[in-house]
Amino acid sequence: MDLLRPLHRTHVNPSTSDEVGLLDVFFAALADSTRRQLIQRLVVDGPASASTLHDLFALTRQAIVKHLTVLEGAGLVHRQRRGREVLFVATPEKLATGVVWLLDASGQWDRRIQRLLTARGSGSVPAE
Amino acid sequence: MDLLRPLHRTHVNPSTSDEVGLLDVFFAALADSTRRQLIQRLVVDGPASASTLHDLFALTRQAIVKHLTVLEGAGLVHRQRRGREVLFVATPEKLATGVVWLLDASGQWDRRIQRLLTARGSGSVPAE
DNA sequence: CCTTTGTGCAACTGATTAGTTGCATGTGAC
DNA sequence: GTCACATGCAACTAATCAGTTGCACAAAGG
Repeated sequence: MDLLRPLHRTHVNPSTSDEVGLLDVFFAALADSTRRQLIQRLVVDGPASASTLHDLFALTRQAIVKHLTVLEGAGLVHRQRRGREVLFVATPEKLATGVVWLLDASGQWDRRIQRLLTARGSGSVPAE
Repeated sequence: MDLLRPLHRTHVNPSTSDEVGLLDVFFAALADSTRRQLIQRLVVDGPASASTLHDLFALTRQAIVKHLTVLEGAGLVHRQRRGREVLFVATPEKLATGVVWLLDASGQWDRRIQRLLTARGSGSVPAE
């Protein structure tokens, strides 16, 4: 029944049907502890292959690959060949997508926050 | 409600097994377009019953109730009886949980942001 | 060459989920 | 009391997902 109606005036974002799918995959990707750990691992220690990561979790390599593929689908990770192996690289900037939605939905979105998010490199972990 | 616990001594959060489950349900709850719309609806227009909401989405009342129950499980909504009907009330403060994790994982957590998040009421949508 | 190591693909199982339908219970209004 | 409406409970289907196993292929390295 005509789901995306006016839905409000000032605040909540208009959510084009593209964004709907994007947010679905995005949040679904994060709704798993293993995947969240994978992201953190890749952010902190840098790129790694599925085989390498497989040793760190009590899971099959295939399971790890599947998780990484999900993360890739959400844009949180991408592949990069090195010789005969495939390294997975985190793209933590994508996490800002979720921050924006959450803050907006909670009525806390604020130009100051936007400035904070875009100002810093938004990539690597700050030294301290 | 103690959303902002220690939560970030070095950087990547320690994720106690409690938090693991919490984040699982939290992100899973948001990984559905209908549920996100429900939250927005409740935040913007205030409490509503499942029967009322049922008309706005092309779904059965039972389906709506299930979605709201999921949101309730994630702490994003709670029930409140009024006469013979049950109103669902959004608790958007909970959304800060996700913001914290996302910023922390992306290496963007910052005391300034914390101040921004805790400073304002973090509840209802500001009048304008 | 052959062995090793890392990857890719496919099929299978078990569990969970969205959504439905049908019916029962409760409660306010008259 | 009785009617109407709102909620609660349960069972069912279809689809998706996590994780596994088995095997095939590709590329280094001796």
